[in-house]
Amino acid sequence: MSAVRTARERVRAELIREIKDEARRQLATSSAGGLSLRAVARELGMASSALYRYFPSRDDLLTALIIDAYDALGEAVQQADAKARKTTARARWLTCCHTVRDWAKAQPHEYALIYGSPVPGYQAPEDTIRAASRVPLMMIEVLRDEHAAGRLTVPAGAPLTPPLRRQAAELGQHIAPGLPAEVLVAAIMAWTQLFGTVSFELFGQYVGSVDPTDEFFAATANRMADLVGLVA
Amino acid sequence: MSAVRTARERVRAELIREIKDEARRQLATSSAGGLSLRAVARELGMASSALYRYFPSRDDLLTALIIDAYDALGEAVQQADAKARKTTARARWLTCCHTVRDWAKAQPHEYALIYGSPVPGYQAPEDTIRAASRVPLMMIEVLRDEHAAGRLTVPAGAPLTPPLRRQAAELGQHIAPGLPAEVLVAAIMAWTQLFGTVSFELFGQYVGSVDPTDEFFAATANRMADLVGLVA
DNA sequence: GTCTATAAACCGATAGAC
DNA sequence: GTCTATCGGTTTATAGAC
Repeated sequence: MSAVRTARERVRAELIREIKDEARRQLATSSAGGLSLRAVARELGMASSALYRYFPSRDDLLTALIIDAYDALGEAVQQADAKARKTTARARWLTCCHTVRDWAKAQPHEYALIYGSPVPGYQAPEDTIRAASRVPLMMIEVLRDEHAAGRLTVPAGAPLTPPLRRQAAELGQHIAPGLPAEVLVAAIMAWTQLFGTVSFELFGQYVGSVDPTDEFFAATANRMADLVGLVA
Repeated sequence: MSAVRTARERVRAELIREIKDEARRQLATSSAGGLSLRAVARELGMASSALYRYFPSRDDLLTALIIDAYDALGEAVQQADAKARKTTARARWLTCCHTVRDWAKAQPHEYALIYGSPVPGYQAPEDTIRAASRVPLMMIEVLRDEHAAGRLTVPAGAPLTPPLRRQAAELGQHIAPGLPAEVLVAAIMAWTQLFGTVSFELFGQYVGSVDPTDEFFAATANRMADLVGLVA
């Protein structure tokens, strides 16, 4: 029980990393549902049965990949935001948006793993939900900072219906105390639109119409910044 | 070469329908990538080899399912819009949005087939793109009617960048002559947001935050109507 | 057009030797 | 912890009889 990691533990961690790396590589050609422990083992030169020491089942490997992907995206966004921290809130917001898109385009299969169709029969454990919330919480944080500084203009437009206001207020208590319900709702719309746009681009819905997508994406990110009340 | 369909042709069409129906049923448990001709044949009490008379390969069956799904959604939206035709353009717009969501929730697996992650190794033929454009063209039509009647308020907000304006103008020439570029860009954003919201709901991203999603979806649809310049 | 039979793979998961 | 061997399935696709 020493604080120093034993050699055994190190080699185990290393092998877990290799297994996940190879599995990630295979996601490119097989999609989540077709991920095969056996193929991973083959590629690693191991017996398939040996993998079960590291991942009790295929779904456990899948869970690890999903959490890793959410974390990698969250980390990318967080680091980009840290660099942009000294600029304006709007610049931070736009940075988040573009970082999400860039990350997704660089790792399209990992993106599809977490934002694509759910894997049939796979039940996501609680941990994945926590990992998934990292990016939206990041975006909320930008708005909260700005609101606290009194620089956020509460979005205009139609007022919230009472049920939606209640729902938003309750959610806000947990994740963004003090943020007006209007802002929170607008933020969720923007979060949705961000990933909707990235998914449409990656999944081919823009082929033949919004192609290339760079200018359109930039315009969308700007529009969303307006929508959530970040001044230009 | 008679105009009357022979009995042979009728029975063939019927069988094609049965094969697709069974394949659709299986999409619920297997996802597109795992769709199996053999399993379909087994369920239909046929030899797997017999299916090859109707679909030369698994991908051809997949293509048929994808086109059918786009068509079914397009048909649902078109019919709903036809009923709403006598009301306001805004009502027509909201009808389209809610019809898309309702259809998706009623056939989640078919929705995932067309708007989820692409199937690895599957190359969508040209026909699917045509089928896919039915819903967006429908939404554009509502805006074009309203614009032609002089009732559309061109969206405010930041002006388009020159490259985006050029890109939109070129696209508009093909699909919506006469519609201002600002409206077209806003419409594409709204189209994206519509499907982004539906996908987030169906793929589980709102679990634990925007749950239930009805009120939020209605608010999103309204917001989008504002965005594209449809008066309240 | 449908069948049987077959080729040539593949899979997750487990038992038990070392 | 890794191996071999195995269970009990699965698949796409083709050949050839009827």
